[in-house]
Amino acid sequence: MTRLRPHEIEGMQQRLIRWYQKHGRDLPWRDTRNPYRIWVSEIMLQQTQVETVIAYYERFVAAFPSVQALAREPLQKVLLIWQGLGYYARARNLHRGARLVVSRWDGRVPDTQKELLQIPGIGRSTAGAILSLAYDRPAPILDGNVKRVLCRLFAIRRDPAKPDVLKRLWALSEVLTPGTDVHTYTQAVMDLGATICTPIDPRCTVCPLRNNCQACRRSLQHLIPVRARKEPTPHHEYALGIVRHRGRVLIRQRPEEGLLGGLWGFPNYRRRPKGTLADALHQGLHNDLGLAVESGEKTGTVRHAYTHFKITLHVFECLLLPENKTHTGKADWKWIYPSRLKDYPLAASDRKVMDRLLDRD
DNA sequence: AAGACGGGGAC
DNA sequence: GTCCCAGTCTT
Repeated sequence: MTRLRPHEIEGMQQRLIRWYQKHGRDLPWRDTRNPYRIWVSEIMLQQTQVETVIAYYERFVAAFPSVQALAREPLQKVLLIWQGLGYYARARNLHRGARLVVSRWDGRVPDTQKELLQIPGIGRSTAGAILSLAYDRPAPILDGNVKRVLCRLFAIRRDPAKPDVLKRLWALSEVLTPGTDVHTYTQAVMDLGATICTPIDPRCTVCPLRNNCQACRRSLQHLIPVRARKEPTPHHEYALGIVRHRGRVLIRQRPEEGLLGGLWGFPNYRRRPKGTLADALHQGLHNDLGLAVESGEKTGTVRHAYTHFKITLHVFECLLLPENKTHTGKADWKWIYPSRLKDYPLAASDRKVMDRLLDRD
């Protein structure tokens, strides 16, 4: 383990803070110490880059200005704001978390790690961010930016995802976190990772920590952090049905847990090996709703990439045969007018279908 | 310990 | 098109 002397640590903290005061970014969640707003921003930033988050954050806190406001709204309304941001479990957890904060802590976001960790969606790093940014408590964080900064500072040439490496990184983050002005320090180290100590082509010549950085001194910055080789992503094909009845279109809600949980979309079914797209659609709608359709004209395809696989959606305009009864009898299936689709949270792939291929009359 | 979980930006 | 990002929860 690298030895760090107290005066070295203090020097790094001071250089970082001074750098931040001059070069730090002005972001919408940085003009507040409101723990609820910090919480919202940190959850959004967990998976997503700053540029993408900004507009979502603004809309979210405008729609739900407080923990209480968020807690009293239905999940569907939260997902409507969140749609397109991805990792929807974050939105479900945030919503559940708001209700927990109202019921257990009378609407006050806790200021201890022990309590924060009881809130769904808040792990050690997010707890540290809330504690340091909102309450100025000396709690470390370890997000992707900080991992990269620390791996380079200490020339750690092993996969940061490995448990023992992670443990060491947490220890380093803790040692470097100051006892005072944690608020500024935490933002500074995140900003350093985002704007100087970037994944590709880090700007070491203007880095305030260049003299402390073992990777920079040994010209290893382009080799760190090491990344695990990733597997090729499988590709799946789906038949998607635009099923119409008296001017309305059929949509289905996904189960609350799992991929895209709670979101609505057009019915779609995976093509079986050796099966046809039309068969998949036929059988799927029959099994789910007892609906008999003739899959008519294929109107186009939509491609979409997820983390671990890719899909191609083949979109069919379906003819509903007259003998069908159209009462679904199920709460998770609905016939709606296309103009009302904007009231339902959709995944990005379904939004693409709607924008490109749904003929609205 | 390992896998699941989305979408978008850079090139 | 390909490669990249990333924290928490579940199993």
